[in-house]
Amino acid sequence: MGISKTEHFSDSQNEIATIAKALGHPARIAILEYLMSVDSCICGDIVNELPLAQPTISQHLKELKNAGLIKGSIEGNAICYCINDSCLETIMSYFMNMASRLKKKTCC
Amino acid sequence: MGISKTEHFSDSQNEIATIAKALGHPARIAILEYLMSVDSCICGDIVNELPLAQPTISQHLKELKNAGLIKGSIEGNAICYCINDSCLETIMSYFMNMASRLKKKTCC
DNA sequence: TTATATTATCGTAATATTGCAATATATAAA
DNA sequence: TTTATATATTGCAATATTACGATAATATAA
Repeated sequence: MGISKTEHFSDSQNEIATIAKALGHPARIAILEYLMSVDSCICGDIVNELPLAQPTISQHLKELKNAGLIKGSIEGNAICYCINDSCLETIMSYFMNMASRLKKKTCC
Repeated sequence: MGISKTEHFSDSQNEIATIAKALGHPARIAILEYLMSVDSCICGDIVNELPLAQPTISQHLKELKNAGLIKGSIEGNAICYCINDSCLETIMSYFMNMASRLKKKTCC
């Protein structure tokens, strides 16, 4: 990110930015969409589903996890990842609030 | 972004990722929030409002504009920026759709 | 025209991201 | 215990982001 001055911004602003940043890559959007498309939360299949190597997928999963967008639980020798809906709620309600407030404005 | 393979993903996935990426910095969230807080769309005030230098603000505004999140129109010798609500609608409805589909799922 | 004000661009240093091969770790099965 | 399977970590090269000083570009005012 270069030298970012996160300390100059509010916790809320940093939280939203962190979640948005994690969403800011097509591979991670694709991972979320795949996680949504399967009823049971399979993990290794993501590697077969996307055109990226296993270490790269693992790295993207880590970033999604750090942002709180997904959860992982051990299932035998595999790991089952799934979407954390409360995190999705957070960012959704943020933009819903913003969009609803915008309707009352007149702009240039 | 490093060597990103955007060509391997769908237009929709790239579009959402591009918008999310633009939102993925606290300064840009702060800019959007400031643009919302003022009834009339002032521009130069953003520089006074945030703890960043003018070229840095200008760069962030450019990224928000490229992602379609804000619009700019010439107003005398100043430039008036304001939020593009249709772009906000796009990302909001994407997450609303995702969140509503999630409620029907059982997870690990 | 000249001066002032406002925003954009250039150049550059510091740091972050992306992707993958190689390797490590951990659990399950044989 | 050995082997196979699944995921994470390390190390590295290529590229992108962030921030800002200096400067350019543009429009208004004097």
